[in-house]
Amino acid sequence: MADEELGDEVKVFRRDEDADDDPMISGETSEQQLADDKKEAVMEAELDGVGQISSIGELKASIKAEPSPSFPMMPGMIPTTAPFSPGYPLPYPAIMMPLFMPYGLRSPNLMLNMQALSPSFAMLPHSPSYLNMAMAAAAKQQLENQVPMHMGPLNPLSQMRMPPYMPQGIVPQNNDRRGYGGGKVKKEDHIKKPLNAFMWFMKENRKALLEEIGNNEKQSAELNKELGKRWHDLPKEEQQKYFEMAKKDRETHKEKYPQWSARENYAVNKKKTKKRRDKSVVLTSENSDQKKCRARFGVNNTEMWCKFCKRKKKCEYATDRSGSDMTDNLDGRGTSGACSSSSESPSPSGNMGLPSLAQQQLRRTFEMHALINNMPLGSTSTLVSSPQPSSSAGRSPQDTNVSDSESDIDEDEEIDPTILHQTDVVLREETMCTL
DNA sequence: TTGCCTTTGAAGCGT
DNA sequence: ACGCTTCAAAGGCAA
Repeated sequence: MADEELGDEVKVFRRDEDADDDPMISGETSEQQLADDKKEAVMEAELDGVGQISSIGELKASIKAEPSPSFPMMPGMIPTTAPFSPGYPLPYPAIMMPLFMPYGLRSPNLMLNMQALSPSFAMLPHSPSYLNMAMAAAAKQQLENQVPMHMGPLNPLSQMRMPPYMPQGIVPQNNDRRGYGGGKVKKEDHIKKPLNAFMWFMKENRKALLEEIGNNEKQSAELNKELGKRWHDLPKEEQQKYFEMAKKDRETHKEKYPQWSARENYAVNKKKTKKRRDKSVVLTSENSDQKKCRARFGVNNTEMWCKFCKRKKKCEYATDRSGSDMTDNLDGRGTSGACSSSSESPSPSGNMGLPSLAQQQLRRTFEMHALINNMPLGSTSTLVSSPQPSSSAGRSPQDTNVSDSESDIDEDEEIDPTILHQTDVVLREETMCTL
């Protein structure tokens, strides 16, 4: 039986690779082939969606509500809990799923739906159950040898590595072969990070908190805020319990996927990341605009504009002061919150030649003084940093110029005590936030 | 359909 | 070593 199925398996792979081009394949007109094609067509129709075939749609709707009890749950198909999770169901059957399963098939929901959709599905060569049986030996071998998920099983006949199984009926219609050879990888299709202690805490307490609050309409984000507070209030011993859960999860995760790195998931939410960065860029740009004399003093107060703005040139303030967030604090419109730890805030640590907090405050004092007295920032403009790269982690080498130019401060310049007091209020707030 | 929000912690990466 | 960024869960909401 096993040999027969595995032979079939090889045929499926071959057809997937070059079904249309291979004359040997296209020349096959055996009855078995026709029967297989029919099965594939049926399954494709079932998978392709509800609206296309009404009976299938109705079937899907009815079965979704109550999965077919007659469908035999094959051993190793969908475990209710994963062995490595400390008593908690995992969102994916990480252990029991054959490692060489295509990403599109690893979703337990998809597999359950596929089974529920059609009882005959389980009997098709493409069915996960069928695959589990047919490729059990290869899966076992792959599990034991820790073959990476993106690699296919070892062909028991040729002893050559096969591509990950990608049956024709499962391939996305847009040729988007997720998880194999590029393409968009769905969130649920990749190996997820093990949960940290707080995540386990949230998982355990979210429902209880919801019931406790008795407000199911409460936004998840707000709920998480509350959970964050409770996490802080949690005794160390209680927290330790979750830290151990997280540790255990990490260890098991590492055992199961020794080659996996968190880096692999970085591209999964690439869009989101890009948007966030774009947002930050936009904010910076907005703030920069606000610092222009036109926006700062108004169109009618051209006498207050810097000489460059008066000549309709690039604003001196906007170009030179982009590294400072002082005005954001002044008008109460922080770039990303007054106490934000974003990259746009000055780093409290004085490493990499950055000015100390006190030095930065002093610099801002001078800037403030010049600003309020409508003084050109000729001397102070050299004190401030270059615009920061919006997306880089850490600081650019340009920032070291800040400390280099500290000596440019005119220490003999007198500062109005009243102005100093005003700035002190601002700086105190900043300091509190920074600390 | 997809990203955002919001939390904390772990991991990766750049300096 | 340090700081920044991303992702993990959750589900309502907005675009």
